[in-house]
Amino acid sequence: MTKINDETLRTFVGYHLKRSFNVIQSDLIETLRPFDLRMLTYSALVLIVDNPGLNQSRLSQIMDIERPNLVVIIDELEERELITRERVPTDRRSYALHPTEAGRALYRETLDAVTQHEAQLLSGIAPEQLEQMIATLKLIESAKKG
Amino acid sequence: MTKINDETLRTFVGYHLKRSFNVIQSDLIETLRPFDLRMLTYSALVLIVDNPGLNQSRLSQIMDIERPNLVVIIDELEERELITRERVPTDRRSYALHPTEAGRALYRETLDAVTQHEAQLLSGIAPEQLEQMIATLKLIESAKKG
DNA sequence: TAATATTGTTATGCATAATAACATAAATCA
DNA sequence: TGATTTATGTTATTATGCATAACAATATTA
Repeated sequence: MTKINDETLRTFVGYHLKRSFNVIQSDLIETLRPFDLRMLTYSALVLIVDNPGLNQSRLSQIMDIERPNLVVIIDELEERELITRERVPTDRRSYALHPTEAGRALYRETLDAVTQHEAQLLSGIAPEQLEQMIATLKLIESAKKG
Repeated sequence: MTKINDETLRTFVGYHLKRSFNVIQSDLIETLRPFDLRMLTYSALVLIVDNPGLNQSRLSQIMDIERPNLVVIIDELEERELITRERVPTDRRSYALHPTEAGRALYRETLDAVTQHEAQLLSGIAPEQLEQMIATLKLIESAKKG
């Protein structure tokens, strides 16, 4: 079993980011599976609980996805009665998104589960080292064009 | 324009990873567009040039994708005459993947372009800081289960 | 008032990723 | 040796993530 050489790809920061993100993503998907949530529906739920009343346009911006792609996500959360779409009197184009009590309950449950699973996955890494990495990741994030 | 609160998601390493990877990915997609390459076809080309003779099974392992998903990628590279599939006398089930001269030429061109674009994107960040981050990313990568 | 912009939506397509099922061939084992 | 199991590449199918065009309803601006 000859070892494959990926040194060329290893010269790219993006390659390391992708591979490590895959590890965390796999873990997260498994963690969310019992709650029947996907990454994006989970993110949306958290943001709606933490920012009750925001509209889909703002939500799609912070989630870095296109508005059309958010529609089905909101549809699903609304169908499951985790959130509500409420007409805004002052702007009848948009909906204010609010969590239901069930939505807030699921938020609490999943937050615990996700937090614990990630802590477990990363338990071998020093917290200060992770903090330092996050600082660098924020710099990369702010390098975005447009 | 009220600022949206994503502090809860910010407690997750995965959230930072995803957002920063998105920035790099966008840049990479644009960089590869003139060469008519996608991330996966590019990765595959690089790995085949650097590991001539490897088979699809090994390649899918290192690329962390399922074998069926690799087939179309290899099909495309072969169709464009960037690589060849060659029967292995000692194991007639598998193909040895080899780059063509055109494949090696494209490899060189794209390597330059990708390297320069990533360097430009990350030019505001100290190289030692990036190195430190990569060390942490490798730790996360090796935390993989299974 | 007329032109322009915003919000949410539908439809569509491409890219990424996972699974089941299969033919061919190799390896194992009994 | 022959029978069973395993490995390789493939097809088909599905789910997910993500981008664009086009549109109706509404709001804003000129």
